[in-house]
Amino acid sequence: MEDLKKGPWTPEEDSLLFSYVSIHGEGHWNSVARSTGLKRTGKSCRLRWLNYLRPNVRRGNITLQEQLLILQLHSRWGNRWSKIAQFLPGRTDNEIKNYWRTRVQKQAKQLNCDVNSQRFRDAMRHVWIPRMVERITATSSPLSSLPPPCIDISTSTSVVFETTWANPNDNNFPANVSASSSDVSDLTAVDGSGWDEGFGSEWLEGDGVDSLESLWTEENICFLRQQLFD
DNA sequence: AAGATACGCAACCGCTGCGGA
DNA sequence: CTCCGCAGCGGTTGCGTATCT
Repeated sequence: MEDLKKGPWTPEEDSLLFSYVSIHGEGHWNSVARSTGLKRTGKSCRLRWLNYLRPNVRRGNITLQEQLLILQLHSRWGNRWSKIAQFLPGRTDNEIKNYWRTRVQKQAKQLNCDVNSQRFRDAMRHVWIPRMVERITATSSPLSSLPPPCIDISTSTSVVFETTWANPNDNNFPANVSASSSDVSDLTAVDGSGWDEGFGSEWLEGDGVDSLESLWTEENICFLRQQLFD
């Protein structure tokens, strides 16, 4: 209670937390704090583990494919970051949230749009995303970079974006999404195959495409601005 | 070179939902 | 049924660093 430490974690604290979780597994975060002698709240331990210490966690260099997927999933679910993160292996909800706030919202501001406005959403849906898909297909090898079936790029504008812009509470979620709306199983391909079947996370790792500049180039912004205000 | 400003990320805070007593 | 503690989520803040003037 008293004497709680806040702020950045030290390597010693990381080491204590890592050893404990490696041995005992995740969960029971308040016990972790007590047992290790860390003067941190259970919440803080959990967050540090999930966002930094957890094996396979990936930070920085969000690939073009990942950016595209974030846009698509956000269009479907809104600010449900943890849900979106489930589809980006190794990425945390915190990182995706930061990406959205620092990149996407910034660009919306440049376009004098509210990121939640219909105008921005429509531009994203009809102009920006198809354009990005086009770029990805143009720069990727045909097989290795196919996205998961649920966002089949060949039909992405019709499959993913035919639906209304995401209200997470809207029951009329995309037709290619199964009725259950609680989990990763949500995103099920039309043919019944799931995320893990046939398409692994390698799609997200981008074979060479991640060396491309970010989605948010001046060129794209100009293009979008033209489309928006035509 | 130095101060100001903008940016990106890590961490904190408050709220909600859930399960057990 | 209600209370309590915990885990998880999303919004927000604060700090270190990069860039600009």
